[in-house]
Amino acid sequence: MRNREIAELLYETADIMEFQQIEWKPRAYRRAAQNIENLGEDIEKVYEKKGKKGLTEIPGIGEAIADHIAEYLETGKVKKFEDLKGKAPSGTTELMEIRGLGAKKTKRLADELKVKTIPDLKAAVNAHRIRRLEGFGEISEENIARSLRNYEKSHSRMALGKVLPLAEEIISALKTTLKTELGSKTPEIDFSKLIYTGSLRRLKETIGDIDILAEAEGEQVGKVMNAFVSLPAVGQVVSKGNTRSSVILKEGLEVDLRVVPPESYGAALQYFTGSKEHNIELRNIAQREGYKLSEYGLYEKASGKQVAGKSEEEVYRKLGLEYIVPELRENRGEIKAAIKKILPKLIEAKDLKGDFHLHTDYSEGRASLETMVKKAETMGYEYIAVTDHSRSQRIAHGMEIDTLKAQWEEIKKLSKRFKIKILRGSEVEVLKDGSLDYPDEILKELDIVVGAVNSGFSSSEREMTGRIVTALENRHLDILAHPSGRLLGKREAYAVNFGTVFETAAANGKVMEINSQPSRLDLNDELILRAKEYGLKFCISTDSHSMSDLASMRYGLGQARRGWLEKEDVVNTYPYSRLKEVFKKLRD
DNA sequence: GCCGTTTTCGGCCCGACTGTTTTCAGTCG
Repeated sequence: MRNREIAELLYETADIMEFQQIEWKPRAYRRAAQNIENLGEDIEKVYEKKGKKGLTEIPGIGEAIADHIAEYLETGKVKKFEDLKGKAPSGTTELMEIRGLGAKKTKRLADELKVKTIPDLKAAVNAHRIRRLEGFGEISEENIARSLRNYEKSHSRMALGKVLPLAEEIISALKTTLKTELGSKTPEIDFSKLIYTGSLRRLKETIGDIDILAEAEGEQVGKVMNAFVSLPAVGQVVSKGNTRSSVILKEGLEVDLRVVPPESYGAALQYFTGSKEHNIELRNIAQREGYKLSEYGLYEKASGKQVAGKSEEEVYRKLGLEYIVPELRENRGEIKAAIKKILPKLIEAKDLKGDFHLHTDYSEGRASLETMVKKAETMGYEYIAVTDHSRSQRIAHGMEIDTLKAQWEEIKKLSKRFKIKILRGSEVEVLKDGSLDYPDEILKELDIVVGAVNSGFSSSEREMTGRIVTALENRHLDILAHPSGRLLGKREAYAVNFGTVFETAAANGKVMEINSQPSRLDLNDELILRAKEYGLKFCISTDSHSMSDLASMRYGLGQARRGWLEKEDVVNTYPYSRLKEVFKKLRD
């Protein structure tokens, strides 16, 4: 799948064009890039099957860009882009990533100060050469210096599992401050409407910044803004106004707060939740229907009268759409489905009845079997599978057969004391040749076999596909754990043909895992969408290594919802009595 | 460069904030 690679190429080209003050084209290139990122199918395959015509069928791609993509796929480069790059000094696109520097200022820095790279910029700041440029000043120079420091600290997106708890802390701290400050005399601020929006609310796997929305009016606005910029976690105040303030946390993450009056709250929540692509589509519909949609509300174009804005539901309803939950708002077909009123009824947290992947201190877990069982029971689960590592995983204290049998004994004892159903499981290594890491007589004694690839990540696509296919054809395997092997921000997915994997899994009735560990989220939303087309079933598992990990279920759940999954698609929503429909050994 | 119930040319989201302006351009989301 080279979609991301091609999208990156187009984004970079757009940056260079922008730097050269070319108008409109950058927007067209970015739109094309975005659509390629969200395509859901392999663009290389599209080109192989339908040629250039197939490419132009993708929204945002016309004759010219289709030619460029075709050239890139055929030859590995695009002549026109190379020429373009030659004209722009290298390093300038990186400069444009510095907050406060756009195409125009970057161009002037390059032309007038010969500043073309990040080190150049640093030198210019230190020598106070920037403040002498017309249109720049002392404050601009200081801001650039700060942005530079922040850029070096963190300019990449952070994992959902890190940002979500952070956002919750900030909101809670903000509420506490406001409660103390406002006392009981001032009119109440509705704290239920102080929430995070943006990609965080859509539960995207990585988050660039935290967006917070609050509802307030009159003199309350200033109080909210003051409380926000004075939070202890704040490192730098970027801007502060009556509707928007922006800060950078001490650890480098940016947080934006927007404050709107009650009549606009729903429209603002909708607007700031995004995604951008979803909103553009929504605005187009509004236009067609004779409305204007902004963060302040939905207005009749002719009269300027507001017809919706208090709640998100109202906005969608007025536009003739079913309400769309945040996780679906990616312009991946949800708007069409909402018009036809055929949106899926997504799986919810309360539907989950168990967890099929957790570790104890028998292998690399940190808590005892009993602790994990106890915790799972208090969470209201009906069943859990204990899945410590198999023997070849020495690094993770993989279990020899004797130890595994000892664990079965303990499970037997605990089963008498706890109501929760404890399943004998194992995260069994899929070995290089595709065989499983325990002999058949052991595998058939296990209630659940979770197969996993934890080694040999650099194998060729053919080898890896063959290895996994062999495992999926093994009658003892039930679930394929973290099917892509990626670690967010650390390790790419291994090379594997997912089409073949999903097809084989479907043919053999295997379940695909959605691993909830914040660093994994594997399958991710895109692969979930693809896998679902093969008719596959899924399980959402935590892969817990400690008691607190059991709570990370919500991250996997978020990806499942982003992948349009309903309760019926996810087998750990089934009551225990139904699991034998899914897992062979529970039937035998 | 793309697109079309505003349709083959002429738009392309638009409002907030900042810094340097003396009325606005650049940037951001």
